Amino acid sequence: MSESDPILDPLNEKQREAVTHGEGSLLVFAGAGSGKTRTITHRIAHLIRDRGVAPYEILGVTFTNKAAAEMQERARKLVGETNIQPELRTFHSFGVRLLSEEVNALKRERNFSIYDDRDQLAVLKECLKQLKLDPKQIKPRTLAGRINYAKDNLMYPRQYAEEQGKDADEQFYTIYKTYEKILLSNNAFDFGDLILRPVKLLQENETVRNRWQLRFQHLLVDEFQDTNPAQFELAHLLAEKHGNIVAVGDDDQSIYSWRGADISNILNFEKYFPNTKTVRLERNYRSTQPILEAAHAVIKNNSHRKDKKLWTDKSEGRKPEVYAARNDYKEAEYVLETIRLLEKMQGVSPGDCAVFFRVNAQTRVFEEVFTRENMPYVIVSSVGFYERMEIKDLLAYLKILVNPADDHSLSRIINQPSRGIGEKTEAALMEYAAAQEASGLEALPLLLESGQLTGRAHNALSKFYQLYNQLQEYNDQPPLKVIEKVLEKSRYIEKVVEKKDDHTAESRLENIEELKRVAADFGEENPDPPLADFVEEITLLTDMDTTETEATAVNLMTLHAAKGLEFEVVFMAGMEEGLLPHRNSEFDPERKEEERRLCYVGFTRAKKRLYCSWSRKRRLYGTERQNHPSPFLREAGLLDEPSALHGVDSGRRGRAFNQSRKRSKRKMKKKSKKITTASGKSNAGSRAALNYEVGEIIKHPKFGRGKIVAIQGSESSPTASIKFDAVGEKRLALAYAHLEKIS
DNA sequence: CCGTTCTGAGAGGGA
DNA sequence: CTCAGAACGG
Repeated sequence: MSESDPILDPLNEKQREAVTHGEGSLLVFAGAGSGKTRTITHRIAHLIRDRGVAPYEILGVTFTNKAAAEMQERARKLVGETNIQPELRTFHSFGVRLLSEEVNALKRERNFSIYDDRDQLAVLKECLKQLKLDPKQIKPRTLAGRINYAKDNLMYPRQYAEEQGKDADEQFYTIYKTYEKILLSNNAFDFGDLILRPVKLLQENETVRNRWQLRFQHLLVDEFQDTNPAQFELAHLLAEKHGNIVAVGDDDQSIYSWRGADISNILNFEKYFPNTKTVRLERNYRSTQPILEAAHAVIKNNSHRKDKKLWTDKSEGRKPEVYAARNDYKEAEYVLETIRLLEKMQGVSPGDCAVFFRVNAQTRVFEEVFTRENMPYVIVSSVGFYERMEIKDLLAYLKILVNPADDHSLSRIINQPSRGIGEKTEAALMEYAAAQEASGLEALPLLLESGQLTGRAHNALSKFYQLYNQLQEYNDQPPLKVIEKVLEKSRYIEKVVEKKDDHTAESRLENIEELKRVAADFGEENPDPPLADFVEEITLLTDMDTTETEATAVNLMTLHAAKGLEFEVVFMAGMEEGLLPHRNSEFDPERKEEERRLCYVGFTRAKKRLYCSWSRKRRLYGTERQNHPSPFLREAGLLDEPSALHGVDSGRRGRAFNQSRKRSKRKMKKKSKKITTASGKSNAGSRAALNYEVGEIIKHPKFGRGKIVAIQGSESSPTASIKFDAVGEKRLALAYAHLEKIS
């Protein structure tokens, strides 16, 4: 072996043990900051270089595209440039790949659409409509939860019905079946399908199973603690023949049970894969000793965990601080002031700091305070980029170009931007399509020819059909080009700009630009990029992939979003009983353990300093409530000292912040209300309604007698607020309200 | 058909 | 308190 080996030398003893493991199953408990990614990538490099494994025989599976890309990148550096790289994918993208290659064995066309959870909700609403059920009594959200649960646990409708037994679930069974039928007719899969279907296929079809079991001789699964039963089974099936599976994860960081993740997948791994070798990476390269101590003091209270303890040789460092704020504003001000202080005294940049929350709602106060005090911040992963209305609209356009059977995407944009195709017209089209057993787009020209339409509907639909045909011509162009054509031909941008309600139009345009940029990047990376691939990639992108932390601004994020990241300075905000642990987990010991893991994840993100804060009072859900400190603070050994030192709002702290706190400066929603009185009207001639004055008594055909209390609106369409004797105050457009003067 | 106002439910995390 | 969907006016 050469003197300096880039693959094996940088590893510690335990890491090397994992990396050089031979055949058979291996379980790696990789604690926070223990060099997990390094271990995985070096193992891949080692397999290729030293064990004669071909890159294409290696499959690595992760949860986010970002993690997959990072591994790809790092592995490439170690192995050197080769034409063939190992397959490093997310679970979902692997599922898509398998499904597209095996599409012949499925009831789908190759160009299937992928529905995310919002699409799923829309489909479920459609189900309820078809079955004539009331969405108020049966909530689509609940249904989505049950369907996802069923799919995560590998159950089709029938199996779910059997599993649950009882006739009580008859209704759900029917809905689930209908839902599946709609997906089928739209040539679409939902997220759950992307795992469930490959598993079923591998289980039921021997040829397919053999093919995939032979193809990948080595399987590595990252974040194994986050796998759900279906994902576990997928990994199990792929590794069944050769048994070469490496599962990497940390049970202490399992925080996705609500999404179906099953911590017992990692805890019981050895049961499913006999003769598993287990390696624990406990050496931490990230945090100081006092931080690790606090973290361990918390996590050791969990009963369902593998015993392990992180250690470091960085023995120096400060004990984490606790601050009890009088209210949530004081809490934000404390964080802000601490950051300012660190900046001044220690040269810490705001970008090195992160504030973690349990719930998104907490960010609001911080935004308000940070904005007021000019502290730069970014919210990491708030509302998903790809969930934005305009992005979903544009994607829907692309989806119908790729997959004309996609009625759901069609219905999303058939009148977006509005082009005179209303509910009725759309319903007529879909009915006609159903009668023809065709998709909406297939039925569209037939309906136009059938002569069944009224002039207006015919006109609107035929215009849309023209649009669709025009766009279809660009189908094989690069995605960026297609998007530009969609925007141009549909006049989407104009419509966005037209309704210039405050700043939303601006941010929409930005989002559209962002999507175009993504499309441009995609085009550069893929020389001849099929539109379908672009659509697939975007659909499978996650928030974690699109949002970046910021080097120059304080990073605000939820604890869930924090996993996998690290910061010099970490603030844990809202360390209160009821918030962390969240009150929904109060009565469930398992879920309470997960809250503890969340706390642990937060603590272990900190490299140098950790600050915890809580608020005695907090306005949440509209009401102000009193709080107690989180029990985790006590467990961490951070509450022991006399409260005089830590617990009291010293008053000195908030010096600069004592000015009156204005909550109202959010969104200036007021559209400058011009009070225009009737006397000011000169062009009133054409409009009979305009010569009214405030104070006049009038009569309305429906509401009866009323008094005009204000007149507002633009000159061309004035409106009046009228206080009616019978129905109270209403606002009516003077041009249309059939008012009669009676005074 | 479209836009605004009103109402009622929901507020945990996110691929 | 806030947002989504319903209801309603024009």
